[in-house]
Amino acid sequence: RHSLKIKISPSAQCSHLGQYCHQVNWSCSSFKEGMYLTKQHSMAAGSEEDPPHNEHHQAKRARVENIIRGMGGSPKARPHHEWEISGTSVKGSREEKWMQMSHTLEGGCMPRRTSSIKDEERHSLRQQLQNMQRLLKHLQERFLQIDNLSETQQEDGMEEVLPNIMYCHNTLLKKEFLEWPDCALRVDPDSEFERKTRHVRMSQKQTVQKSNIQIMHNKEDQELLEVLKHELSRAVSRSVDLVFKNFSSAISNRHPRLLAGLDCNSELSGSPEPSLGADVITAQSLPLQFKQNVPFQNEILENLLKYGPHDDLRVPLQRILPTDTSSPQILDLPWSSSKACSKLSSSHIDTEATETQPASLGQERMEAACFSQVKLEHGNLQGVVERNPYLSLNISFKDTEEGLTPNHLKKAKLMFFYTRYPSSSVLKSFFPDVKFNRCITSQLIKWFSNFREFYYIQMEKFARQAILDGSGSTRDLSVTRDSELFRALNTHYNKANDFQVPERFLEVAEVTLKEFFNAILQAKDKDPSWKKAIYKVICKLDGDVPDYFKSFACS
DNA sequence: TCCTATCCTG
DNA sequence: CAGGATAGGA
Repeated sequence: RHSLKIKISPSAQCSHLGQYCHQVNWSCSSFKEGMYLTKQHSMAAGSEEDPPHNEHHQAKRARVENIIRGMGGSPKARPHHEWEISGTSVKGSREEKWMQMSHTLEGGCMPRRTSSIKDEERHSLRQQLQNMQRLLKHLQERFLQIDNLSETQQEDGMEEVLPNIMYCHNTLLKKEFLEWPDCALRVDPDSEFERKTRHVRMSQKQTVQKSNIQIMHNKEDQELLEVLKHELSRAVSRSVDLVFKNFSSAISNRHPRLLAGLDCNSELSGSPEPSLGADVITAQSLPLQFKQNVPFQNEILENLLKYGPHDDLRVPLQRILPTDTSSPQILDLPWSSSKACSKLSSSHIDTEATETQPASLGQERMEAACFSQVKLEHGNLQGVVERNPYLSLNISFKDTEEGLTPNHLKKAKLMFFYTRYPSSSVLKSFFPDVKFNRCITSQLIKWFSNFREFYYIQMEKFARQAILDGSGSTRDLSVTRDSELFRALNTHYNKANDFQVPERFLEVAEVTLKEFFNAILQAKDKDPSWKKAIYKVICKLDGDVPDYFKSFACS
């Protein structure tokens, strides 16, 4: 199809709002939603009678395409994010995918959801689509306006006569958007906008240049370019505001607890100054006054990364949590580019897992659930950044946590199910949000020492009990999830019982019990250091701690 | 001397 | 679980 294509490439420098657009794919998606609808609309209206385009016409069109493409600058930076607003011969498959996704989001294939949820989701999505449609229409009208003016006031310049168009509530955003990754907008070739644009192009006398980085020679082209830039900036910032608004509504309605900690998060940031500049997002238009603090905003960010653009937080857990422990971070979320598999906020777990389906949770989900108390903070945010190469935040993070928290302790206890003797390097790598120093390291080591102590005391106790009970052989001994011994251990290390203890731990526990049993039976306990031999055996049974423990930052 | 582990105590 | 004492290895 013949269409006007606008390509925009990314920038290293991000404005704050721009970062959100970068990071939070919903903004792109929302934009797509609007464009997609518009495209559908225009196709329905005009696909039957596409006028034949002669060579001259096509050449003109190609030129403008190149001009617009030239706005983007370096093509190097493109390949990662290819936004396709609508399909073309090149991106046809993407359009299909997008259409399928739209269809899905429209409510077609969500067997797990209730009809009311679907309706709500559908309604929300439709609202966004309609808003985007309006935005596009508005955009096109602007172009027409400009075009008309350009015919009469070419010498005056656009900025004087169209101050409104030049308006952008966030100049950084404007810059950011202009340098966004590939963003292809397709406009109906038969629209008035397109006809007018064609008219502008026809007034050009310069030859077509095929380079993507084409220098503007013609004033009209430059004007058109400027107008496109500013209008696109506005459209995107409005779409961002819109989606943010929807999202904030969703959060405040469904997850009031998530918002409850806003003020204390401000305290946590340790600075009266918002880490994101004042030009981030003006909360006017928003039902919720966003506090401009990193933790909360990035909680939103992370939620968005996890849940997608349709502001529905009630995504079934299996879509969030790793299904493959070996690569828990690679998730096939419906909107593809999200790679976030991060800690879970308490709201999600509480509503999705522990309350609604506690018995049916698989191991991985339970493992994730164990971190239900985790709140997104500085350390976690860094994790988010690391997991998402698109995020090049210039937010100044506060340093990592100064001390160990109860959640760190909880995490350490769970790690004990895998390793009884973690090296300090393991500890460092599994507590990336902890600022290690001598004291902290010692404390962590002490924790594991205490864990071992309890573990071995239990083992000795149950081994002696077994002997007293008349067990004559280790064949009578076993450790299962029903064992009293296991229950004692589980209560100690996994008090909330929201973690599926790995089978391997049961095996190690059984070996340990048998070691104690045999040693006592053989009266080795008369030697003051009789346990050392057992420790030596047990320390060799350490396993690797799953990598996803690294991902779950504690605070 | 430093670090780590264990034991003991509260 | 933390603090102190103690022991052993580097």
